Amino acid sequence: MDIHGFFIQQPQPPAYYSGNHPEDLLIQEDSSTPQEQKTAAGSRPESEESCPVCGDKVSGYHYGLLTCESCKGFFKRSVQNNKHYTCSEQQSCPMNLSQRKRCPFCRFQKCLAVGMRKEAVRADRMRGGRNKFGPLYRRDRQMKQQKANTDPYRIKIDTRQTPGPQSSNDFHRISGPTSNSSSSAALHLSHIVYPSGMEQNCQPTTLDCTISNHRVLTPPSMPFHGLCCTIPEYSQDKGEPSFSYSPVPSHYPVHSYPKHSLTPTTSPCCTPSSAPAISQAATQTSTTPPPTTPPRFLNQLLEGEQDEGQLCTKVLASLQREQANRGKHDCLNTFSIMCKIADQTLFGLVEWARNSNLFKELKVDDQMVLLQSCWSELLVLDHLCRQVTYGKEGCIYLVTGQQIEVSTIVSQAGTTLSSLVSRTQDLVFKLKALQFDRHEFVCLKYLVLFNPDVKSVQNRRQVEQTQERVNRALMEHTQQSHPGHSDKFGQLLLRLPEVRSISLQVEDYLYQRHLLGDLPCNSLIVEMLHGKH
DNA sequence: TTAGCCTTGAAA
DNA sequence: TTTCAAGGCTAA
Repeated sequence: MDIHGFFIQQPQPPAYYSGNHPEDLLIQEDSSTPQEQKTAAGSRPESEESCPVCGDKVSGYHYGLLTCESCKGFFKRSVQNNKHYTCSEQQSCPMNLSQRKRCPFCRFQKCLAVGMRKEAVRADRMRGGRNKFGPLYRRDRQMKQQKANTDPYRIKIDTRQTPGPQSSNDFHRISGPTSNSSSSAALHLSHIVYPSGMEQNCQPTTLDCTISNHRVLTPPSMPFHGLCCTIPEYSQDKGEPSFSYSPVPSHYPVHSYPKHSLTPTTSPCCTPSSAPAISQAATQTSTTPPPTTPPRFLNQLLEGEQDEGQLCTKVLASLQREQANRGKHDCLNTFSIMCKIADQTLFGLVEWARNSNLFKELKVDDQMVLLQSCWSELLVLDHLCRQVTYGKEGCIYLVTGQQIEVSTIVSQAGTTLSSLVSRTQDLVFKLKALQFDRHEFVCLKYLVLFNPDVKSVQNRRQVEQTQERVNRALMEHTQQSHPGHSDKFGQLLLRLPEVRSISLQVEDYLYQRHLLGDLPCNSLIVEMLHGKH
């Protein structure tokens, strides 16, 4: 798949892109009900399933996945009429058959979170025909059939390169409705993809555990509590720490967040729409002046931001689907997992850009060259923002919600990777000191994206004007939000060369690994690397 | 505004 | 020709 194809074929995602694929639901569904086993093996699978949004009976595939008729209609109305709902509660209203009408905001957020696709609502309102998801729906059915014919309870997620004691062949036993997950280390996959806490009140499940003498940090209320990453051994061949998922017994001691100024009040995956929570958390510091009303333009930029929870869900689903496709004796290694995560993040960033109204105004050719030019910078910025917002000191916070200790990585990784991690952590430290917030992060992303200096940009003036507009917005925001810190704007801009430098090093590193055959061949990152080399 | 049923029409 | 996922209609 090339980037051009991504543009032309949009919104149909590539086959391996996890973004709200119907296949994602395979993981989300309660695969253990006798009903489904019966129906999946025989009649139409959707006839007995429940809507992932409200639990009502599904009526078929709608906008990307199996939903009920009412959620189909609700989603259609919301998208067609460009509705903007607000939640009068905490944006975590329960969503079920009886309460789905109470809060359209949370209902719509849940629609998006489970994978309903706005793109499937036709802008031209044309009736009839099949949509572009047809093949995916068909594959979804096939996979359901396949799943029903094989053991529907097991999925292997162990990813380490070298077999370790006990866990090298760990399976995540997917519990049936009546099984006790805590006592049997069982993990319900629906909790991985969509946290049950979103359906009820969001009660954080705090976890902290140590496995095989290696620190494992899992923040509270992740959607995959029960999964955590371990760094139990060192992959000698590649100079990288190995990484695996393991079930976490529920009786491990509680791990709590430090009182860090940017620690979110709720985890990203716990809130149906995490963006406001992130934004709020990122600005709620003890030294932050009273919040000012950000200008409308800046808010518009912020509106297009990706939902961290959704991204997390997509990445996890993608990893699991990848592993499921590989079978139990062919596990993803650490580097491949990281590449997959980066690849999914990159897809998210491309989607973010493409959905941006400012970006849409550009010609497709210009869009492509701009993205081709800055993709790695966007990835680095995205990583930085995640660290500033959620990261604990001394840890790297992955989009999957897991944390890895920097010291472990640096001590086990090769020179280049260690250097990259160290440089990035230095930058995180500087940005935290600057009280970097989400508005500023969005602005920096736009400044990087709208780079008029990129060769072969046709409408350079337009790119330049947008960059200047964002630049002004950033300056005004920093002046308003930090009136006592007159140089914050300049300080932020000064970080961009370092971002650029890190991103180039990332590209070089990835390209070297690609030449060694380490990168998954069917990835957007590889396409981007080829575009530059 | 919701949600169930109807109509449509491209793909299989 | 059949299927089925779109959009439309309308009673509640």
